[in-house]
Amino acid sequence: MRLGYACINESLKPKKFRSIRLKTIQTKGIDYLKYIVLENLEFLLEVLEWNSAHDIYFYRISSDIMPLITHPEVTALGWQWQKDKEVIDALDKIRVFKLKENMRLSMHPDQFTVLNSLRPDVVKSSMEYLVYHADFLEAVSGDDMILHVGGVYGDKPAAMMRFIHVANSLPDKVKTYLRIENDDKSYNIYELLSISEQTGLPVVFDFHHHRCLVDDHVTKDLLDKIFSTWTGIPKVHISSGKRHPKDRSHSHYIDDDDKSWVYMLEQYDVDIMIEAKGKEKTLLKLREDL
DNA sequence: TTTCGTCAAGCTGAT
DNA sequence: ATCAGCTTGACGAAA
Repeated sequence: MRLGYACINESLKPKKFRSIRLKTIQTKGIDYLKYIVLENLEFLLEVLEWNSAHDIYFYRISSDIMPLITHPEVTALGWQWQKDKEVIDALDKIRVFKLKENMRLSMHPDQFTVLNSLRPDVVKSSMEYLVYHADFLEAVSGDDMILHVGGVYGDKPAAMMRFIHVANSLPDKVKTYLRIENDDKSYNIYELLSISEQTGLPVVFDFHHHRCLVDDHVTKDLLDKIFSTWTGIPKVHISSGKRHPKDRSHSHYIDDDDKSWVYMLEQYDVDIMIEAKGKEKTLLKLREDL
């Protein structure tokens, strides 16, 4: 069982990943974006090395590691990171280290990735964004990317049908990495299992989202069903509410009551992503508490 | 060096 | 109508 955290490493501050504004790329040129990307990849390796030194073998890479990389005005500049020797070399170093350490590397495309949006332009850019994630994961030998279903617009059955249709039409290289997750407002775990049946996409179970939206008892039968959607090692998300258990806003740490989830999972071969404001510090504390 | 308005992007639900 | 929240505050111009 690997415990993981997402994106930000507080211990390495003030060093951090960099982003960039569109205007800056236009002012300073595409080479400046490339410079930021290379810096970020170098720092990613540093984060992974820090993780390994602290026995952490599961990590979510920020989608912003290559900021604005699929923006039309940036792609129009003609730079293809997939074919850039220096970028390939940097990615390759990460891949070699990742494989040597047997790490799990994930990504989580942002909230504006809506495959079943009613706006065709949103669907198109979402698909392009997923291709970027798949290319990146392929380059570093990453494991998966997680997406919410979204796009309800007051008619969930229709939204689910649209999602299934678009998901099934995705390029194979995207499908290889794509996983779907239950959320805290719209799609519960049972709906996710139904979508999984019709798309073949594995389901990531988020315990906190489940509590916010459904709040029934999580049975062994349910976990078995969820994990059977996977061919590889499944993954779940845990987090605690900030002000009360059902608070959708994430707490800094994992509440004592919620540690029971980890014990519940002991009998499975499963990785746990901790979504807490305290990041890697929350992970280290949780591991100590357990 | 610090402050603070702003940053590509969608959608939902609370206020 | 506005805005927090979500995978995540950081960028960068101006003081």
